[in-house]
Amino acid sequence: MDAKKATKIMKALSNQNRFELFMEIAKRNQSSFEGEDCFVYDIMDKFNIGAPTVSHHLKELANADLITTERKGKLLVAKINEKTMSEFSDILNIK
Amino acid sequence: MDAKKATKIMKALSNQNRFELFMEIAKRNQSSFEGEDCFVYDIMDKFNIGAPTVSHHLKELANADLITTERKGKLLVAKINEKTMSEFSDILNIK
DNA sequence: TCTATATTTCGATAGTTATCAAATTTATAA
DNA sequence: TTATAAATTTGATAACTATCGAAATATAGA
Repeated sequence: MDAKKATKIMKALSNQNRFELFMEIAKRNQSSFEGEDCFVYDIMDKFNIGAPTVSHHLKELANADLITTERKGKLLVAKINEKTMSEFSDILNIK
Repeated sequence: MDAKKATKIMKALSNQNRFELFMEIAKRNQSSFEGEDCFVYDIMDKFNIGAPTVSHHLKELANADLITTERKGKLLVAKINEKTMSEFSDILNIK
């Protein structure tokens, strides 16, 4: 991962609402929630921002390859992109 | 480390020039440079930005507690704040 | 088809930021 | 003290962004 990619990720996580959205998705992608999809609809009301803003934030996260999204009927499912997270950890020398 | 602190760090690292400044300081804080101070003056010309902008960026990094700076005569020495890096690593440890 | 609901797109705005040139400050040395 | 050099501050500007309301779109079900 080069500096440009890394800074794109940082920028995507530099807004507090967007960061918390990401962390909530990450939480629901963990083993304790195993097998359960993270529906955006279910986490929306944890945040004090409107649907257009959430939509915008998810797009930014996806654009930085931090998450992927998939529609299931009316609902949107969000997943963490583990590969990006792994590469991102590496560049920061996180041990 | 809470979300607010984490996003402040991400924001500080979300600009490419600032990120590369940080990485250069980190590199010169590593064991291969052991004992040698990282003088800002010595890394300035690696970057295509003026002194006022470098000064601004260093202040942002220091403000996010990512580095500390110390004047030595005319020159400025920059050091990585290991404590912040450690806490920052922890919060990103998703699994 | 029509309706209800979840999400997205559009257009606008207030606030933030990266950058520079000019001026200033700090420190060394002549 | 004067000169030189490194760094900072100030003031300005262009570009970007988070957010919203309104309108549009997509999907499921009646």
